[in-house]
Amino acid sequence: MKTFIKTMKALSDPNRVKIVKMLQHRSMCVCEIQAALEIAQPTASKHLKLLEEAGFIGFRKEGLWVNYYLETGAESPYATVLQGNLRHWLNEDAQIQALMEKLPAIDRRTLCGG
Amino acid sequence: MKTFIKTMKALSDPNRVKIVKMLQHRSMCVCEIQAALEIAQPTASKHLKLLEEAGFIGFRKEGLWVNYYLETGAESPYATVLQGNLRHWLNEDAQIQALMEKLPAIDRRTLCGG
DNA sequence: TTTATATATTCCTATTCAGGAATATAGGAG
DNA sequence: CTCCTATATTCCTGAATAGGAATATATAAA
Repeated sequence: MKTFIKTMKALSDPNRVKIVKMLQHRSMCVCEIQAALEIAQPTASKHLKLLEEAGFIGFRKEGLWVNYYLETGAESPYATVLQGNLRHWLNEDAQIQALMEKLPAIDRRTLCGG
Repeated sequence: MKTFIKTMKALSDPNRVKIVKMLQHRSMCVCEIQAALEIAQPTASKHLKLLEEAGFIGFRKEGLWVNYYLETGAESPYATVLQGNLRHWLNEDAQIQALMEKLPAIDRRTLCGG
């Protein structure tokens, strides 16, 4: 039950849903996610931590950057199923579409270590 | 997005998850749900309202009783899919199993208008 | 070492939310 | 009508949560 609730809560925030949708397209570092969502850096970090604890995402450190990616393995059965649903859910949503349109312009080299 | 978030939040509380699981077995009135979850009557009413607004459940008034039932139609596509998942999710959960075991003894005639 | 930078953590604030007591509403029974 | 009962709503309290500023940590460069 606890795991299930944690999974549901992870997807109970629009910014976290957006992060999952973005990571379904490509891996991103924190500063890219921060820029895409137009939120403060600590806010981005905390959302990412929550998603990671719920089994949705993982990360790899690459120098100063921390690259977050979609967790594909069966870390959490609930997360796995919901990720599958999110592949087709919300694709028509205005916020998601606007986000996806500006995603190509989001590049860590422009944002941080340019 | 708003609809999706509402759906996720509806399942972000253990008592609401339990209500959905119970209603998957049979329809219940408020006093039965209150007794099964051992919560106050206003608490039960508020959980039911949230689940109803998220499209998970519906209700029919039958005299003084209000009978809540699982919404089977496509009220909400998200709710429909999650209800399907919940058919097999959490069946091994200790809390859910304990709840299901005491469910047969919960009867509105014993609880209210006996 | 010192400096710079990307990220994580701490701390605080405002909002949300679960819980229940008290109250209001609705629909019988008499 | 009055009384009773099942449910809904209001009101309040305490806990959880999203947000960001300030700070700490970690890693690279000089």
